[in-house]
Amino acid sequence: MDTCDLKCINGTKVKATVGSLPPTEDITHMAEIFKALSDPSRLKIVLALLNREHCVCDIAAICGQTDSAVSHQLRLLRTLKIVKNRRDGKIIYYSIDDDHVASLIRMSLHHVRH
Amino acid sequence: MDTCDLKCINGTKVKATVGSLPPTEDITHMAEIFKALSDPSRLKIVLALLNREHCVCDIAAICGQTDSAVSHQLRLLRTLKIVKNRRDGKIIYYSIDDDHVASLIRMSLHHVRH
DNA sequence: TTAACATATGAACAACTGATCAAATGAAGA
DNA sequence: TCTTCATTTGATCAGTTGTTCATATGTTAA
Repeated sequence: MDTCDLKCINGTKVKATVGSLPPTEDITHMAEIFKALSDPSRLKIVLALLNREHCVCDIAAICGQTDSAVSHQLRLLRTLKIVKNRRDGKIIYYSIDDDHVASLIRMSLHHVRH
Repeated sequence: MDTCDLKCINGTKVKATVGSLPPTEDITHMAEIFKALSDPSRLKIVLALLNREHCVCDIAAICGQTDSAVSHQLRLLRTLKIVKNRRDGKIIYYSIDDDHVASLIRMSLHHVRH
């Protein structure tokens, strides 16, 4: 089933590259991870947790955001299994849950600094 | 200058992590790159170009998008220096310009597949 | 139990994003 | 020149996103 018989410059090249693409679900999942890191304030939260675990209000202080805003972002990051949390009395500590994401960020950090 | 004398659980931890954070401009730049890869259709374009260079209408065929939509996305990717282009007569070939981004994507691809 | 505190939640809204369509370039051949 | 084709551009618009505010949980200590 060819969708591009009419306009395509080079059907052979097209087919080869189509064959080289990862499955759609993989692309979707990759995009999800990248999206989670695409907001500066959310990325800052993750970078902070890369240093060590922190409670919500400390993260808020570190990032200069509201407790509420941080809580919302943490929920998103937890849904994506990028961070996890543990409770200690009243306080809930968040930390990085996904080593892959951690090394992904470290790599991009290294690249940004050249 | 402390913004969190009142609520902070642990000022020492907070200061240590603040000190560990990369400069704001680095965080911003990282977020920009991640944002560029955070849209599935845009990520698909980059993945296609990871295989080889392609002209705009071939990319459109590969990704199942309009020429126009692809052109818009390519402009964004070019602005961020993720892709570059070369002209050959009427046809404009796009390819990956940033090796860092390429290895970033390959790494995340590897991780998604475990 | 009540008060105080840490965190979570839901609604609301402005800002942003990506797709679409029509129209404009700009290069090659007739 | 004129026509065709590949690509770009600008406007528009629906859908999404991140923040804010008010309120609700849930835990601890009194």
